[in-house]
Amino acid sequence: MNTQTGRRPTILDVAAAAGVSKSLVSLAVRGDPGVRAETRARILDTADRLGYRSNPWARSLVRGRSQSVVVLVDDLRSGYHTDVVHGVEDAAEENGMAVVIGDGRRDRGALRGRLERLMSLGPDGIVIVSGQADSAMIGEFAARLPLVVVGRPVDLPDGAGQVSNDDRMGMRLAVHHLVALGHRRIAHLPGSPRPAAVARRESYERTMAELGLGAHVRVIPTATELVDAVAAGEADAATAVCCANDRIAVDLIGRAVDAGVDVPGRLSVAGYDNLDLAAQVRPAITTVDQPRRAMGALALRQLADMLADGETRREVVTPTLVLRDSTSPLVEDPPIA
Amino acid sequence: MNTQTGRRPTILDVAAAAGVSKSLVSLAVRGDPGVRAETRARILDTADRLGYRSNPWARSLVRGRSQSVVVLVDDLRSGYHTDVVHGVEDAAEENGMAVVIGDGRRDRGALRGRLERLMSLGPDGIVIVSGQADSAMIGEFAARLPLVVVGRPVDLPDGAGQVSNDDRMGMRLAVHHLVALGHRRIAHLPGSPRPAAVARRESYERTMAELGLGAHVRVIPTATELVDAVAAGEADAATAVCCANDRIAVDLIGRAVDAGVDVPGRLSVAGYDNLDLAAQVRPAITTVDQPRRAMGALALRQLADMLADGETRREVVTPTLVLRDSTSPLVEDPPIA
DNA sequence: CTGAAAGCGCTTACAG
DNA sequence: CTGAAAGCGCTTACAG
Repeated sequence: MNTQTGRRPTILDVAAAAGVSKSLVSLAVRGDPGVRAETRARILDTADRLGYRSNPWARSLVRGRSQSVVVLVDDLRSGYHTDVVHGVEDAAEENGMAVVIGDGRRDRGALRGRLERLMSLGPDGIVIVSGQADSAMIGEFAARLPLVVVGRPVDLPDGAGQVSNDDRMGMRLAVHHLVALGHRRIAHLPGSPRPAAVARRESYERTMAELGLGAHVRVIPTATELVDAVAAGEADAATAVCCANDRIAVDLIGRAVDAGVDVPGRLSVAGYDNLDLAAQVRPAITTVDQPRRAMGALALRQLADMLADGETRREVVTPTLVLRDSTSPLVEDPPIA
Repeated sequence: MNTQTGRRPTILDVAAAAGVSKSLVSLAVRGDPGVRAETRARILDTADRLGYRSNPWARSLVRGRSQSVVVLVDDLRSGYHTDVVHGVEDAAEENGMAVVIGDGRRDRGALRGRLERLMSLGPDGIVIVSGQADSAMIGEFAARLPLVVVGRPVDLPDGAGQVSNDDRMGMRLAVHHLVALGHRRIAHLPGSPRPAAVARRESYERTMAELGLGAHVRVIPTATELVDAVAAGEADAATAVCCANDRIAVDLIGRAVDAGVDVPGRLSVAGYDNLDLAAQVRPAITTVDQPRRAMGALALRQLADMLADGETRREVVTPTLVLRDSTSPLVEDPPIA
């Protein structure tokens, strides 16, 4: 039961009660400078007394703008996505815009369905934070509304803006760190076939080659396989791993513990993404951090710019390495590479 | 750059192109049965060809409804909240409604600010999933729109609906489980002073008393204190703990590991809420599960009913115990209670 | 500074 | 089955 007595007051009711025209009420409530101070005060008072609230639909209808954007994420549960969303929200607040969050639930169909539903709210633009979204879908929605992608899809269609992290640089940081600790037999646990994961794997391979460690390149498909080799004490088993992302690193560490393989004692593990989880598990995971909130804020500002002048950009931000407890100096004598 | 050439087509453009009146187009696109099949087909074809999409603002303005609801959560990162949101979304989909998610970021001010912003979208109703929201705030918004609270705030104002889990029953399940495993010195790690946490603590105390274990009731404020006592081998140290929620359980287990206290060997730990995290950590945590999606769905259906007939309900759902690895039978001889 | 008027794009009776 | 008209609540020129 809401206590609205009859219908909500409109601009007309306020005008009548304040003894002015409705146009003047409109100007006053929007803070237009062309209204005498005392008149404005009287009108605002009346509006307050009547409990007047501007009708958003009427406003949007006549302005052709809703002052809102949709931010669509792959998975709400992921701290990664949530941080980006917070960056978008903070920048939106500065722009006086509302942000509507949509959750793709890690499912392409759900992602699309959700966006379609949210389009019915009449947003002014779209931010997509998802590796799930294919470029056809992105292109289709970019044709309807200004759109910015946070991340790195295969081939971003023209007309879509972009904010991404430098995956190549990030993985280099991880590999360099492990090498600096004395490791040579550094394996890689790859992620999905998505672009970010592919870029990270390629960077791993390239960086190893650059460091003269090409012979030690091992892309190992499953954590089990890797852990088994280490547990069995195989001569060429890896002493360190860089994972495509933190989830994989967490899973790996779990399996290592189960198999009695000490991390980082016998196996140093580096992650990527700096999820909350990476700091929560034991040992806390050394990982690559993307400036997620900054990425979200950049995305929203780019969207605002697109709304103003239609300009599209591709922005790249630089990741950093976060040192924690899952990596340590090599203890055994490694065979010289 | 979006490829809209000039302005978007309206119902009038479709009407002209199809050679009918605009009212007929309106009826046809909404699937009104009073339009001859072939006419409808022609109109729909034309609409498609022109890329016509109904303007949501105009529709909402004239209908006085937006077919959308806001669901406001305390913390998006929490799997608990996310599951409730998914329940709301699924039920909303059945009702042809869009759901707009707002994130309170575990901060009362942020929660309120976000809701206020999202009100500018003109939602038809509000679902609040938050212990943060005080009853004044709930009352205020419930006076503006139909509102349902998921959870259990102190004194829910009239006019707000409610869906909650039976915290009393849930904590009973946990305590009974530990007692069945042979534990007697069962401590409790309390949560915040929020209602759900208080109800759980009280249920712990009451259940212990019912089982004749009143003498063993120990509400211990910090995990450190508890772990220290166990590590020091104090004679009356707890052999089991039921925590007010999973976060506390995770923290406790982390500290226990750090202090060399084996879980569940020397200390059985039960959580509450069944967060994703509870299954991910080692040992996986025995916990109490709330039927979160069901709660979300109930909330939305109640909202839909309120929209239809203004009826408000208080619904209570029953939690269940999920057995995992953090609890085990008592090994030492316990002093008989 | 202030008011009368048109119009945003739709839906809803109301006549035919 | 179909069309002409009013109206949802606002904003925006346009006159005064």
